[in-house]
Amino acid sequence: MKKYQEYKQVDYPGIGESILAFWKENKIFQKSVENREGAETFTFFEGPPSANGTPGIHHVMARTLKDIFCRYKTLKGFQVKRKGGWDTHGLPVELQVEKELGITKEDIGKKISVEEYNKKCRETVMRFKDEWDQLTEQIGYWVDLDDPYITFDAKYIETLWNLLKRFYDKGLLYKGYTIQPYSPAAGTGLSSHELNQPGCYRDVKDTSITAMFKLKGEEDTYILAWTTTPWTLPSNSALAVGENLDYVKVKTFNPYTFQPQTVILAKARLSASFNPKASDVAIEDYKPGDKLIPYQVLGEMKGRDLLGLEYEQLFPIEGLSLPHPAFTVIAGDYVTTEDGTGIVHLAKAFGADDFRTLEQNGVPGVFVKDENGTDVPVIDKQGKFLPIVGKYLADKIKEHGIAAHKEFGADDFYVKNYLKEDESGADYKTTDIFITIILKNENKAFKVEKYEHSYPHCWRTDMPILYYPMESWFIKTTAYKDKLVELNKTINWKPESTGIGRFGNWLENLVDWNLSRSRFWGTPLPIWRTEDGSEEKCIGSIDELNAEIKKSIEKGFMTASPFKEEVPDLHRPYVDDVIMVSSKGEKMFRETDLIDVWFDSGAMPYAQWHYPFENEEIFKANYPADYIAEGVDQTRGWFFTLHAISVMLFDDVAFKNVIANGLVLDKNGNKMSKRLGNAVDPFKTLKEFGPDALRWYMLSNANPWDNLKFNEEGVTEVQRRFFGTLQNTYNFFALYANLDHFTYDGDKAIQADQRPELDRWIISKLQSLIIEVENAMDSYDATKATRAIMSFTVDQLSNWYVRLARKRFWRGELNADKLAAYETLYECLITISQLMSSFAPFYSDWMFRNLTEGRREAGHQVPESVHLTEWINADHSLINEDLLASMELAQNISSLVHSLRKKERLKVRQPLQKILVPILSEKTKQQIQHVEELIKAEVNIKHIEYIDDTSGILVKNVKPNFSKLGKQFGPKMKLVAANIQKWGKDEIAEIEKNGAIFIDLEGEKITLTLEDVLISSEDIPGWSVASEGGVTVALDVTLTQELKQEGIARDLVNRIQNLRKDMGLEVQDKINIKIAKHDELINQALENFSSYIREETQALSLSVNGNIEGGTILDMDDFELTVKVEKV
RNA sequence: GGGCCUGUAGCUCAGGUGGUUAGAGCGCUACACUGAUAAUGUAGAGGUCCGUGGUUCGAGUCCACGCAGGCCCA
Repeated sequence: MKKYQEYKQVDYPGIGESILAFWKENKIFQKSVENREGAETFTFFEGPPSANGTPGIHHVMARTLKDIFCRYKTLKGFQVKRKGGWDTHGLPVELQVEKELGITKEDIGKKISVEEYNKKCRETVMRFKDEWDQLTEQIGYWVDLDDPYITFDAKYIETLWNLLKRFYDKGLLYKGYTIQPYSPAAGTGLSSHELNQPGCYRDVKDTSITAMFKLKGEEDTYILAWTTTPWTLPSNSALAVGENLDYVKVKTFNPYTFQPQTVILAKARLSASFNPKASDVAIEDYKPGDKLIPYQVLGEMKGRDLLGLEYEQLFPIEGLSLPHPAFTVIAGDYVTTEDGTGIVHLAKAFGADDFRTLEQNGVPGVFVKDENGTDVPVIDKQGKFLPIVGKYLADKIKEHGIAAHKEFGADDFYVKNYLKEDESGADYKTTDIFITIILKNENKAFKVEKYEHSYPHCWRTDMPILYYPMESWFIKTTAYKDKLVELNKTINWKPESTGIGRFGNWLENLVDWNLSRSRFWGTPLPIWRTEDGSEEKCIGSIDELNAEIKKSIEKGFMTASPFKEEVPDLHRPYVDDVIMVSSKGEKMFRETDLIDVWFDSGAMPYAQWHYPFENEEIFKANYPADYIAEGVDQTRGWFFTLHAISVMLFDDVAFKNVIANGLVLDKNGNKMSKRLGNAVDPFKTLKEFGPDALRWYMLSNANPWDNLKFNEEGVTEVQRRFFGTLQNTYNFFALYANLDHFTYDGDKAIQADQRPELDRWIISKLQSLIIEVENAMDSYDATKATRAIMSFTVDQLSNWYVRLARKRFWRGELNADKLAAYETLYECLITISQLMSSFAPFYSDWMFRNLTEGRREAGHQVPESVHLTEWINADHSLINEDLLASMELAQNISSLVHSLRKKERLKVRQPLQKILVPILSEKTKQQIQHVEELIKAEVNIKHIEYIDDTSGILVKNVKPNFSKLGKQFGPKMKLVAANIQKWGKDEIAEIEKNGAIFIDLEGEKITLTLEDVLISSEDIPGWSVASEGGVTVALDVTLTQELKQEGIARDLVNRIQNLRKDMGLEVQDKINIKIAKHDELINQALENFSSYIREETQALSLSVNGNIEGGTILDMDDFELTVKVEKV
């Protein structure tokens, strides 16, 4: 019976399937975790994917990356629990449901109840769970799929509420404003996602105005600020300049009132604001009404010189005046001179930048109190000016006698034409136009014109959006900025730049975390308020909630609890039905917001265990994470929310090591998209290549943090080059081990130091490889690890060790040398199977099991899977640096000889007498002598001759050692180099003899030592020479009769082997050979090398006859030979 | 507009702290091997190291400014 299974053909996808079945049947994953009970914990957090879409090829990348370090750490002896998880809330789910039901957000609560809607969301979100599970299994991502955390789960939400309450109790959860895109026509806020829908940004022509803000305390001096939204001007409360930009003060005339005036604007905007033709016109020559308005620059200043200047309110409306520092000049870091005047008008309520800048500078905005006493902007949610402004505008229209298409009262001024009035009437005017006319008349407009620009529109109503202040709940992350920054520095980021750059900079410019989402399917904000906002309650558990409900029922606000089940559904609409009782006995209603889904996922370290309600021990043992991995696009998403919650509530990092992987692009570097049809189907790819080659390709081709240009040809290459070579090597081993009935037994194996040189060398290499892989994996560098394994397997093991040791496997009986070869190759293979098991979990297990099956059947204790083994630590004592250096020389010299043979057209089968190797040090000579036999066999030469100075034929070259001399001589380097390059053999001899030499450098005497130069030998006169990496080889190309005969013998062996093969003989079959007589040289060759030929071809006899019946004519290149081979 | 990443052979990628002939694999060409054989090996050709300036005796490497592609954020 064969102990080692041999395979003609390998079916990689098949291996994936059969090993997967084996894992399932024998619970290998569970065992790999249970095995390590009591061992040190290595904690991994799964960033939850959303299962409402099908998985793509990039998920293979992300999940492989997660998997490999967990597997590696398991081998290293850690217990690695991996709880799976699902992200279930959020806008994409809602949008998908709306699309399928053919409804919009407005229909919720009308055409469909919130209850039904959320039910639909809950069904939809797990729609592709099966596909996800399938992919996860098929690619070998080991994660606990049976007991995952699910973010819509009531227990999960309970933890979220608990965390939110902790924030609340610390005073870190507060209600404030944020400026958001808002659609007055639809009466709803819009997400950036919605704004990015195609067709939302449209080119529109708006009335733009450069308004004049009169400086206080100066005669007719104005600051110019440009805006495309004149309706925001009544809300102006400050002007922003760029501190480092250049500004000018210009004397000119108003084009509408013709009055003389002085204006301030950015120097760079001068030519755009004034007609250059007017630059020649003298100020004095201007007459009111002239088309060409002269201007004269009076002075120049920096933006920072303008800071603090006060100006008069543009619309001095009663009730809208503001205290200092309103109506002053402040600095804005985003101010440019690309358009406008280089000075930006700020209206706190209608621009996110405006809001932020004013807030930072402590400048109040223009607001009025509503009936509840809260501040509201002067435009209502329908997009209409409040009467306080409307009355002012209506009065001005009368005062200035402006013709209008209708009578305007105080309550008639809509911005952006939200009434959808017919605009074609002769006197039709928008609110913007009224505002500009009033300003023109009042000498407050410098320029008014139509301006075409891109402006976002509501995708439902097609109407332009407003940026409008919306009430929102925030987590005060800014209060912990320093701590967040500080603890981030303790995290090991891969790549580092994402941590210090992308993430670090983001933390430096932190703003408070806006938690609010005005939606339906998500975690409800657990805050109840009285109607006047005077009292609030934040609920932190289901028990608290029930207690409040009980109180409410007693008070009579509620008749019954909306929660029938013991574990209630904490979603809308049920929580909205809860009315609580304030301390004063008033009704309290829930704030209708949901929270940001990123809070859901960022809270998974706690919520996945339902901490602190349950599992405190498990939580503490599994926090913080040793390792997480996710796409780089999560930097401001999951990575941030994990970090923020952990630092702010638990004063610790949430993760210690993190890989932020890049995107998977198509082979041309374009983003994959289902729409464009360039997306790669992971299931199809798996079916074609199996999981191992796919994983290996993704990890080894490029660093995971760089974008991967996914190319199937790359997978093919990995499969052929790495897996194919490894498979061949295994098969080679299996073939001969079975013939020899060899079974590996570690206890009885020959001691490594007793084995032949070649064996000790590959063992040396193998130990170095283990260390290399360990180092790479310990620093989370999978690419390095896979490349090292690949290089060892292909270049060292297969291409060198097996090739050179080949004959040892098939010649003679099972002696010590042969045994050592088997044992060595076996040890290499089994070690590779373990080293590669993290990356190629299926194939490696398959090979491991093939290698160990015999032992298992013989009753030995061998783990049933490579994933249940203990890491084989490197044995440093087996690393022989000298031997490694020797073998490298052997490889180099062989390569050089091959190159020379090629040049001289002498094939390797033709033996040659000798090579010459110039020797510059005794050590090198010894190192080469060590591997002399190998070299001679590999390149088919008889002798290696070492030549040194005494031979008289060695020609040495000398080169400056730049790196050493450069530091010493710096600028004189060129002179020194020139001097050294002129040296002849006398100077070289002198420095070699004395260890130093004096040279004259433009009159200056300097000393150079042996270390300052590099001496090499690259030439032997009269010989064919090749040189590389400091080694030089010369080839003796003389062919003696004897050599020619041997060459013929070898050629003949080769031809007979082919014949044997054509005849279909087995390796061990014996033959008889008859050869027809030929000329003397050939007869001699046959005679002299008869035994050699017989041995090589397994021939019992070799006879040379005059004539042969039915022989085969062999083409021997230079001649032909008739031969008859017969099976014995 | 800002932050970050990437740019080296036809393709995919290596190239600690600057050092004088810039490497590998694939592909291509030629050859070898034929007892690992639908495998394998060797050699060769192939380079404006994205561009422009700068620092330096010396730059693929350091600095500045650009260009192209990508991601995230405004």
